[in-house]
Amino acid sequence: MLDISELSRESGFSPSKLRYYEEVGLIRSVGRRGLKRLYEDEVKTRISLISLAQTAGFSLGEIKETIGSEGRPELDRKVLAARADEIDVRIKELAALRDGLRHVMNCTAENHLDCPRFQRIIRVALTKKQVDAKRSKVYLGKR
Amino acid sequence: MLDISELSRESGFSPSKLRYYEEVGLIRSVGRRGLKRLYEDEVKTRISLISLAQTAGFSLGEIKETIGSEGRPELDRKVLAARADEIDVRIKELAALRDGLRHVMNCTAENHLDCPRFQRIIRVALTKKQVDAKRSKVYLGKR
DNA sequence: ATGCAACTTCAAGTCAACTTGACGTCAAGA
DNA sequence: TCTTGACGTCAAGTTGACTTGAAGTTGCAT
Repeated sequence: MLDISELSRESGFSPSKLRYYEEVGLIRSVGRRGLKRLYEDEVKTRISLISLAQTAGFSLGEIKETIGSEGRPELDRKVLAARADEIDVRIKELAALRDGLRHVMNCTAENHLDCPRFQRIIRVALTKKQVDAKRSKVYLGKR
Repeated sequence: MLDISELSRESGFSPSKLRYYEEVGLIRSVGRRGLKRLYEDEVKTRISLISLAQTAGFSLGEIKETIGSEGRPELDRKVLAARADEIDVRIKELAALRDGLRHVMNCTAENHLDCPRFQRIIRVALTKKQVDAKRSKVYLGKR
């Protein structure tokens, strides 16, 4: 059992952030000592997971949908599989971006955006997205 | 030469977003036809790059620092190298998260957060971050 | 028993990244 | 020529993810 400052220290999350996550249902405290929240150790893993999912570009809402908001996460295999696939796509995009940057570092072309090798690297990463964008009539790309 | 609606259609970015990016100096128009902006074809590659960098988790400010705001991007090899390294780290985190999700899908443990295999996967991804968090006295992890 | 640092709630503030709205302008087709 | 619709500017609004501040409460060391 941890109080909020211990959890904060061990997780690197500010107390206000922890309270906020609890408010939106991403974590929960299991009781109070007086007014003060008490957290189970388990919540640390949960916080790590949230942190990781955020760097993967998921919103708190998506994270909640994926790992559940209750004590025991109810997991929907389909959702998990879909998230894993999304991450795979993102990894490919990131790899392309990284390769593009590394290429530009060593490329002697005057204007790097004109370098065909660079453009190819970028284009490959975006192929799927472009297709999606075209498919939605105009630019209805909501975000 | 493209006007804003053509660029919008081809890039999947809303006109307001394009104007906003121009305002903050991420892209530029090369002139006007009447009042209307005209863009060079080159800007499409630039937009793709911006889009990619955003999914990699970089802010518009960081992107501007990295690829430059002027017509010809002035690139600092050190910055580029640093970004590429950051992306490598992020890719590792994402891979761990994906593996974690895929494991949970097939894991029969009652509570998945308690599954040691899952915890190990998550922990590995966060090792560096944790260390950083501890190093900064309290949770001064600004974000 | 008392003091006080560390907690609590709740409302409001902040920041990035855009979007929306009001209102004005222009170019091109009927 | 005149209308119309796609553009323009500028200020204000929105959303997500928190942080900050004010004002109150409480466990615990003295």
